[in-house]
Formats: sequence, structure tokens, C-alpha cells
Amino acid sequence: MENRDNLLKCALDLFTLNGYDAVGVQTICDAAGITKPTLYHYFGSKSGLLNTLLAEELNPFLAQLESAANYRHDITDTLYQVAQTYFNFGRQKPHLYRFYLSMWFAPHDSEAFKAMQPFNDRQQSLLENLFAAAALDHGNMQGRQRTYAASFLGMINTYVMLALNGFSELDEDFVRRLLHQFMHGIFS
Amino acid sequence: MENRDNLLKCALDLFTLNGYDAVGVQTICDAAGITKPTLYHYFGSKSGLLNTLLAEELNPFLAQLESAANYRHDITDTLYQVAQTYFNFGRQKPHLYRFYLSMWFAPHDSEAFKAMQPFNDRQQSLLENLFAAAALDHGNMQGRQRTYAASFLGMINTYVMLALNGFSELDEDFVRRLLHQFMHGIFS
DNA sequence: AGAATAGTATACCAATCGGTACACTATCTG
DNA sequence: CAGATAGTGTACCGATTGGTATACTATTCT
Repeated sequence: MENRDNLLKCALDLFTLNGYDAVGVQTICDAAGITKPTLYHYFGSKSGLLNTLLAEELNPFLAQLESAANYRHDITDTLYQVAQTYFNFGRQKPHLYRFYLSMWFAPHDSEAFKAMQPFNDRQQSLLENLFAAAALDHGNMQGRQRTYAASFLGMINTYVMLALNGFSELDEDFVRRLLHQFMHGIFS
Repeated sequence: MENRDNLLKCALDLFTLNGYDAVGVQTICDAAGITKPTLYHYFGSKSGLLNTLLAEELNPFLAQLESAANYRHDITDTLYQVAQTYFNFGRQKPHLYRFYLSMWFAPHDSEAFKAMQPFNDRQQSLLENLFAAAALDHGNMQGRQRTYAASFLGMINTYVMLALNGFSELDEDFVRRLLHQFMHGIFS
């Protein structure tokens, strides 16, 4: 399993730095110091490698997100926890975060977009459920889960990208400003 | 010039649909019904084609943006005009808008990112100048042009993407909500 | 010991990539 | 009419793409 782990590590670095399409299978193998049949033995295909990679990197994050998005009858606080989870992720794995967003904007029929889509769907539905639950306590939010989830996600990504591009720090204050701005968009 | 224009049109469709990297020179030529030397006669290279394409599509937009971003001592109204310009663009050329954003998120050393960068820089500096001018009227905005410009751009892109993904309409009301939310983020 | 299984390398595949040498034609200019 | 110039097609280039047939080795199980 040593070669397998090494392949994943090298692929992650190369993908996040150069993008999925721009990195050839041969390049990954060279970086890992092995040959192609070894890669195809473990992952079956280049996209199989990407899928495995995303699963191993994102599933832990999604688990954290799941517990953060558990509604505790305080929508502001819950959203704060959610935003914190994203910010932590962006802080710890900035390259991966960028790579993920680049896949989100990739052409819809590309391997990269398809690989990323299920993870995005899980985030979206997690947040939709959160907003749906909150709407039981706040009548004026009713029926808008989809839009709320998408725009909250969009706003988080905007803020994280701002920070990744050096316009701010991903600190507590930045989370609070995000929350403040988003909540004002809802309740006015 | 008929073949030239036809090439640009076909390339635009293919790029916006499949992404820059995923479309080969041969594919473009087939779509335009010509052969490769013709393409290389007009544009010199694949990236030359992309650059020409972006220039012809985005320069008119940037001209509109320039006049919209002309500060008239009413920051809310000016930002409203700016946002309107973006929304119009997103409404008229949704595929191109998506393609543009995908280039923004592309790896920094890719052809696509390099081709898009100067256009982004012009938008950023246009907005920075606007916010700098507005800071003369609103002291509490002083010294924050860069962040304001980047976050306003980010918020616009978020809203346009929400609409392009079917979560909303790019209508007047949506612009107003964007403005409302952004201004509240500044003045509180 | 013998058989099965996982892991790995050599060497190859067809297809495609971006790009070009060269010859030809159409058109415009003197 | 002669010559220059722009535009275009045929046929090709070397490099790289994702992927594989086959044989070898190392380990593990019976």
C-alpha cells in the first residue's frame, strides 16, 4: 500500500497545482517513482484516481460539516459553525479548496466536474435540510431552502477565495462579517 | 474575413461548452469547415485564437462597465449601475460568463488563466478607482478599495452564478437584493 | 512444497495533441 | 499582362495522451 498512498499524495499535489486535465498519467507516475501499470492496478483509470483522491480528502470534511449543520434551534449559531468548518478547511488545505472550486466551474461534461458533483450535492442537501428545519422556527424562511443553501454556499466560497487571494485573513472576525451580511440578506 | 469570423464563432461555442483545454484545434477547424493552416494564418496559435476571442467579446463589455463605474457622488446608485452591467452581460451571454469564471478558477499557469487575467485586472482597478473616489465622500471607506472591489466582484459573480444555475432570475429585484446586502456589509 | 494472488516493470498501442513545410489559387495592384 | 500578397488545402511532424498485453516477482495461503 506504500505505492498507493504515495500515488495519491503526488497526484493531489500535481492536480491542485496544475489542474486535472493538465497533468498526464505519466507525470504522476514519474513523481511517485513507479510505472503506469501500478497506477492502473490500484485505480483503474485516471478518473478513478481522482475519485479516490476526492473521497479520501473530502469525506472527513463532509463528516465535520454534517455535525456542524445539525440544527439546534439557533440558526445564526448553526450557520456560524458551518462557516467555521469551511474556513478551517480553507485554512488547512488552501490548494485543495482552490482545486475543488476550479472543478465546480469546470465544463459540466468534464471528468473533473463529474467527480466533484456528488460532493457538492451532499453539501447542498445538507444545507437545504438545515434551512428547512430552521424554517419551522422562522416562518418567513419557508420554501426558500434551495436558494438559501446555494447562496450561503456561494457567499462562503466568495469569502474563502478572497482570503486565498490575499485580500483578507480567514479569521474569526471574517466569519462574523460573513454571517452578519448573510443574515441581513435574509431578514430584511 | 468570412472564415476568420466563422472560426471565432465556432471556437466560442466549443470553448464555452467544453472548456479551452478540452477542445482541440482540429475540432474547431472541423466545426468551421476549414483546415488548420487557415486557423494558424489568422491567429498564429491556439492561445492567440483565445486571446482574440476574449478581446472581441469582452472589450465592449469593459467599455460599458467603464461608463457605469464612473462615480457620480452616489455610491449606491453607481454600484447599482455596475451590477446592472454585469447582470445584463450574464443575461445576454450566459455561456460566455460561465466560461470566463471557469478561466478565473483555472490553474494560474494555464493558457486560459493568463488570457483572462488582464481583463480581470482591468475590472479590479476600475472598481478600486470607484471605491477610492467614493471614499472621499465617505471617510469610513478609506483605504479599503482593494477589498471592496474584490468582494463586490465576488458577490456579483456569486449572484450571477446562482441565476445561471437556476436558483433565481437575473432581474431588477435580484440586483437590488445584491446591492442591499453589499451596502449593509460596508456600513455596519 | 505448491498454488494462488497481488504488485510491478518492459514495451507497446492507436489516437490525439499543437504546429508546420510547401504548393496551390484567388485577388488585388502596378 | 506581370507580380506581389493573402488565403487555403494536402500531407506531414514529433511529442504526448490514456490505456494495455504480457511476463516477471514477492508474498500469502493451503
